[in-house]
Amino acid sequence: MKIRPSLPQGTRDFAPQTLRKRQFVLQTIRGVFERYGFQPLETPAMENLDTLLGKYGEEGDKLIFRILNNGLDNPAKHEAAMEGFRQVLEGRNSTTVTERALRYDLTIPFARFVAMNHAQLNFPFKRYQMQPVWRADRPQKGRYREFWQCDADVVGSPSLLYEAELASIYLDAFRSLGIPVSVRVNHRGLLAALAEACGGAGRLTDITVSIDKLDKVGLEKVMEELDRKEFPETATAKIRTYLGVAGDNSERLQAVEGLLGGYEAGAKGIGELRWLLDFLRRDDGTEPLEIDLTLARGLDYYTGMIFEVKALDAQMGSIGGGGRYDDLTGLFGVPGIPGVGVSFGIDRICDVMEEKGLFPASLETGSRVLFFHLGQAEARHAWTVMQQLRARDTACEIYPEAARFDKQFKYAERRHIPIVAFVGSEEIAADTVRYKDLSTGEQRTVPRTAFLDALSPS
RNA sequence: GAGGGUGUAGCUCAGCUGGUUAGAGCAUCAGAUUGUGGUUCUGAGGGUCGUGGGUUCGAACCCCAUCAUCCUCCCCA
Repeated sequence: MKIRPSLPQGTRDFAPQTLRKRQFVLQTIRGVFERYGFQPLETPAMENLDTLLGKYGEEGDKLIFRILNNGLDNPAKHEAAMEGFRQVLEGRNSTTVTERALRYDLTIPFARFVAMNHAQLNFPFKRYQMQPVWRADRPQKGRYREFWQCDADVVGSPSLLYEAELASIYLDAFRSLGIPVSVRVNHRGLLAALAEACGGAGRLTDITVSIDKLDKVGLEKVMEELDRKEFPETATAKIRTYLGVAGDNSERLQAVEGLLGGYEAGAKGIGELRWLLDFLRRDDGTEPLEIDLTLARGLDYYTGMIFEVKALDAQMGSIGGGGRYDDLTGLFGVPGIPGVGVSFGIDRICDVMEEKGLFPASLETGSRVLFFHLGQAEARHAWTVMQQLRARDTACEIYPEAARFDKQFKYAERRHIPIVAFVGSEEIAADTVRYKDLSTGEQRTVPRTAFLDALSPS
């Protein structure tokens, strides 16, 4: 029987060329995080299931990858295991069967970390984290079961200065990567006030889920959905007005103020949005953020400002999102630590950059020099020169056998190695190296030391 | 969880209303060319047509099942 190796659904291998691109993205973002004074943190791939359950809403729980406990086949534990499986089949959770699960995002593990270490941390604590997360979603375009997030969060301060910093991080990072984006912002307070105005703070989720679809399905479909959810006429009328708000940022805020300014949550939201836009206004008067009143964000724990980043002119969902949460560590028994954070979706960012050809061509280079193999004795001399070059931080390699020249040339070409070097009997005798620039075809023979100088990083 | 598309050589794909021995380009290997490539030419190797059933004189093609993958909805990065 022929074995067919395969990968779990929604996961990928990353070949060298792909990984170079991913690392380029990661390094760029890491650089921005570091410049804003964030410090690195890593947490385990798996968490206790209890740590994750109930943090991402009902749908979220279903998407958590659970890990089967070891030792279930132990005869002494059969009865307990059977009982545990029975509970699982009923849709409940049982630590007898699964007590661990794969990380679903980076925010909750961070909150768990802060709750465990709050006594040792200096607040405000700024951390960044770049690691894979796993979701049992059905894969499709821009959606994977294993993907990387890069998060920057600040906990321990309610200061809006951090909203300004995190928004700037988005702007800086995407400018460095060369991706044109719109960074959208909204405030949960406005949505809460809207729900209140519609007669039910409890129906906040119903409302936000519907209006979030506005730019996708259009106003009428949204209103139909709200009708189906049996909102009263007065409520849908208010929502229609809210969704109809247009104009530039300040015009939108003014209109919303008339609508929801009377509610405490609404007034707070409007005030904070005004402050942030004013704070980040450029010298020429333009504003880098865009207010999007329909922006809702699914994650339940956001309470204040919320962000989302979309690539312009790209068929891709959001490539980043985040917001403020008042009391994330409260879920772990340590109340009173507010926080705010943003997340970058690395895989989607890479997809967009690939699609639009935004990766620098220079990423394709591995070795800078290939030494031709011209025979046993010559190769030994080439080896010596090569080691001297490596000692000077230049990546280089030698062809493994004295193959035909066209093979050695082709190898260099395919690997995007720009220079090939010849150390043959003539060169050995004169202590020189002959080298050729493959892009120009130009070749020259120079003393060995001159060769080393020419190809060392300046 | 619901719905749709696609599975043919290492890769990208042709293959007509079912008809004899399943093709092309790229890649690989060899030669033209025993120390200067990328062009060209010649030749070679490589496929249980995703898998398992069924219909038929005959199936890559039709039917059923199954697996994989891609896409849409839900939700999200």
